[in-house]
Amino acid sequence: MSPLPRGKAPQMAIRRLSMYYRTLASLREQGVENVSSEHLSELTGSTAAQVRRDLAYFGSFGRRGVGYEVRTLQAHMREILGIGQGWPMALVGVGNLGSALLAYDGFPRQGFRIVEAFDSDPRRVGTVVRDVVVKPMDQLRDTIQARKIAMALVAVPAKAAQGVTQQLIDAGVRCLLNFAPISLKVPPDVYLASVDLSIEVEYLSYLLRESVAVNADSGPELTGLGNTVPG
Amino acid sequence: MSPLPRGKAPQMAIRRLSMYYRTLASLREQGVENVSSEHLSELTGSTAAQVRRDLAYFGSFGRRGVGYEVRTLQAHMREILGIGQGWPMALVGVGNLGSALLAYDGFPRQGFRIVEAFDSDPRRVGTVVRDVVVKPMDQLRDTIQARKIAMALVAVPAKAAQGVTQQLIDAGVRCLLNFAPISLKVPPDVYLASVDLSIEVEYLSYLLRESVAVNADSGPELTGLGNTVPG
DNA sequence: TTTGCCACGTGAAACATATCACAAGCACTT
DNA sequence: AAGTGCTTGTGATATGTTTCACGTGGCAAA
Ligand SMILES: NC(=O)c1ccc[n+]([C@@H]2O[C@H](COP(=O)([O-])OP(=O)(O)OC[C@H]3O[C@@H](n4cnc5c(N)ncnc54)[C@H](O)[C@@H]3O)[C@@H](O)[C@H]2O)c1
Ligand SMILES: NC(=O)c1ccc[n+]([C@@H]2O[C@H](COP(=O)([O-])OP(=O)(O)OC[C@H]3O[C@@H](n4cnc5c(N)ncnc54)[C@H](O)[C@@H]3O)[C@@H](O)[C@H]2O)c1
Repeated sequence: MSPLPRGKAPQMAIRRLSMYYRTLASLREQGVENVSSEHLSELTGSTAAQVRRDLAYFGSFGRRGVGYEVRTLQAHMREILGIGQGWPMALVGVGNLGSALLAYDGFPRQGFRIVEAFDSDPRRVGTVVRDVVVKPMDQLRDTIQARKIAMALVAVPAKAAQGVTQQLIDAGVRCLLNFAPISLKVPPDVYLASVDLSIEVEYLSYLLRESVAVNADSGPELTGLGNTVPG
Repeated sequence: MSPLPRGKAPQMAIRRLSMYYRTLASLREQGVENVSSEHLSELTGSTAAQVRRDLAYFGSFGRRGVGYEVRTLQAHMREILGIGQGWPMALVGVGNLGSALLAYDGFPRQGFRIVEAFDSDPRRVGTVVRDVVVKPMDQLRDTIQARKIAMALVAVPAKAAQGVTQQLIDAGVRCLLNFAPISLKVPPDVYLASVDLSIEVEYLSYLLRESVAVNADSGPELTGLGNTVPG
């Protein structure tokens, strides 16, 4: 019961669950009560078989011949993803990006909230952004331990990112979302996700260049590999 | 130049090339002239075999028994990824995130530049952010066509994102980097990448919850999967 | 030249993920 | 009660990616 009953799901399946979750929330707002794997796949850009397989990693939530009840399937997704626990998050680096992250309403909407922010710049410290007071770095450890914060966002310059990461880990943070363009080193019991815009943009650049090369070189065939799955 | 001679590379291999590229740039700044697949793998968090395989999709750039010359390998990465063409980019949505993106120095450093910005809010239009004048949406099509812009960043609210995307595609844009939490629909000849913070954060949340479940395997942990929480 | 060592490049094996195809199950009708 | 139509859940299959292991070529020193 407690731990995810079936075989371990691929990373990409988990990410798709997030999309299903959000789509289900949207459907519910529209008053839709039932949805099929076919319908869900159209809304999320997946395939029906993929949707069913993704869900099957965690249980069987539908009824044959009918589909899935939006309400209960959403509840299951929330449970699996750990949403609704209202995870408190810490932010380090309240610059251009950090300020935008503090203003991002997508976090609270999904049950996550930035409750503490830190910066090394004395001019930033003490300022209030979105009801959050920016604290100096020397308060990071105690604050995070006191509030039992397990998740943190790193939005400092690349050269400062590894140091900040170590401070966060020492303070007890278990999950990191890094925005600095650098590959952070973390111990195996700390989970790391990165948002790296250079990688995204250069991947698009590659695809564009490739499609030009293919079109110019041989056949008129354009690369059918259209969409990039988020990740 | 090189018409990508070998079999097609996995998506993830391309993304790793971006990391290799950035690492090589860093090595070069440090005056390092040669690097082995082993060394490169340590710096990027990959494996030596993975590095060699990734590179092998595009050619053989090293010398056996020696390794790779940093300078030339970097040049090859730049060629493959299409960096250095100085791709001009357009930004739509100059809000919290859009303003941060305009200020992001990682783009110009990697050879990409936001040269045009658009917003539907009359109060934003006309303002200047980082030498870029914010233009109204009705100038989007002509501006993008005139400047032959092929890549665009979408930083508008989710409900406006699909409409903006269509306008961009109609104007001739071939590559889109989307920040709105929604799965955009694009034709197969348009390339799409997405940065979706909810997916990242929920993935971390999943890992954290999973690790807790595993560690507390015997315990009568709360979370029962059958427990449907009303939203 | 020969010897010894090194690290690349690459087939082949192992592993992971996605897709197919259909039996099983449910709702509804007759 | 049996029939019809529909959709799930899942073995089996196909496809894709990573890892292994070693032949190959290259450098340096004796
Ligand atoms: N601006 C963007 O849109 C954007 C997009 C993607 C990634 N990033 C990355 O995010 C990071 C921040 O970008 P930004 O544009 O907000 O830069 P910024 O310079 O505006 O902000 C960085 C902030 O970090 C603080 N800081 C610096 N060193 C610190 C330290 N050791 N400890 C704590 N705080 C420290 C600075 O005082 C500053 O407030 C960079 O790594 C950047 O590459 C930025
Ligand atoms: N703020 C963040 O840190 C953050 C992070 C990740 C993703 N996002 C996403 O990025 C998008 C923008 O976020 P934000 O925080 O900057 O919001 P914001 O409200 O500050 O900015 C949105 C901007 O888009 C403009 N806009 C609205 N409709 C438009 C239209 N039809 N055409 C052109 N412009 C239009 C608005 O005038 C505004 O300037 C949202 O989808 C958000 O979910 C934001």
